[in-house]
Amino acid sequence: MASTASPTDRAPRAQFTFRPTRTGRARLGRLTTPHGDIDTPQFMPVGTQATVKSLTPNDLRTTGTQIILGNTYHLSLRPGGERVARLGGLHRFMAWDGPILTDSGGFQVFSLAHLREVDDDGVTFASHLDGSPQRITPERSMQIQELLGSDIAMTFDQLVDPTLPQPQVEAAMTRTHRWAERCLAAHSRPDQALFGIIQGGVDVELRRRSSAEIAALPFDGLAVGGLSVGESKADMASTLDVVADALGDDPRVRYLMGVGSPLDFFIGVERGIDLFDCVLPTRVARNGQLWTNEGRLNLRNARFVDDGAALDAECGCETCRDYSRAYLAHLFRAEELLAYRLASVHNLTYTLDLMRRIRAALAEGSFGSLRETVAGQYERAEARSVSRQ
RNA sequence: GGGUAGGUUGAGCAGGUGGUGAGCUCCGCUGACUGUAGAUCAGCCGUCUUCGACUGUGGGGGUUCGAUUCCCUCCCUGCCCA
Repeated sequence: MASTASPTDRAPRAQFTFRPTRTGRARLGRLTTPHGDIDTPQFMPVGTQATVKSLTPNDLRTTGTQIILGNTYHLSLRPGGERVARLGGLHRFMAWDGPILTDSGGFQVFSLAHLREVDDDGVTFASHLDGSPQRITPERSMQIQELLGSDIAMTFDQLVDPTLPQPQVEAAMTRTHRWAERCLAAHSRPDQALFGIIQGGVDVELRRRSSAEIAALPFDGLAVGGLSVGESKADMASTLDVVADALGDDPRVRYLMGVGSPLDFFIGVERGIDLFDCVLPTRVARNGQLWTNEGRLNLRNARFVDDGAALDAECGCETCRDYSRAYLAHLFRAEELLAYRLASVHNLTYTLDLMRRIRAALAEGSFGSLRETVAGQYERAEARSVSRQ
């Protein structure tokens, strides 16, 4: 049943084993890294600046976090890759001894579009901190990620708005492929895995080509990038179908970058995705939106100020165990720092628990029923929201 | 009792010495957020029939074509003097 990964011959780094399920293309698996194992499907909280905002590593453990994500661009600007290396690497620096995946800085090519210039060799950013010019190339991205010492490094890629004209999407894809080869050539750390990134917007033919070209290279894992950046859910789903078709029975771990919301996980999992990361659960938590078994709740809404109930009766996290909705509503209104921590603890616990429920459902063959249950919760919440207006 | 400075939409203010005051910051209400330049951002925040219109500058009266502005009077608040 278990099939092994890594067509490379280097490697006591990430090893992936999985078994198919009776649910579409969904897989149940385990990813082994130097800092621990990861059950898949799995969600990775985002800790861009060597911290998952407002949470300690101990908090992360209590939420069930198995692996976190850090960012090459941010950490290279501050405190600097070389400094982190001198201080013992990213795990030791931030006191998180579990697995870490680092993004390459590729997303900042997209999100900081007005602060950078792209050429075939790399990207020049105006630092968002002080405006100073910062050059990132595939080679430099690999160097920084090796200095950080993450368990999994990502290739440096270029993602673009998928609604751009096809030639521009294709140009970025082609560049991403060249850069992927350069990342492979430059990458040298034997205890660090390297994942390639598939691009191509929402164009069927480009996604097919990108999937084939990236899969042909000896990466330890395959990522799908450039989605959830404004395209419709239908486009995201159909693009994932195209990628899944193109990858066929490739045994490597599959990572859908930057996704997502509770319902997005179902879209990805049933199309063979093993790993997800997203800022959403932690960002929206800081902005007062909590994900629960009653759907999305905005704790800043007036209706919660007298609500003495637990946030989510079905959740066992510290926030739901010890505090009321009214207290959380108060903390948000008062802009007390504890609000951000308690909300983040809950949303991550919820998200990681949802992934656990998804794995259990895949094992039991009840994925469809879980999906309907969760979809119903979020639709009911939306309906409530609408009816109040 | 005398003097003086004030009274502007929930709060705090700006403005305005005869013609156009709904402007700001809080508070409040709602929404957004997808590989984090985000504990952020956006909209609303007098009333209504809301792409528009109406009302509103402590109360009352006066002068004037027209008053938030000038005059009279009353009320309220702060400060000073007695």
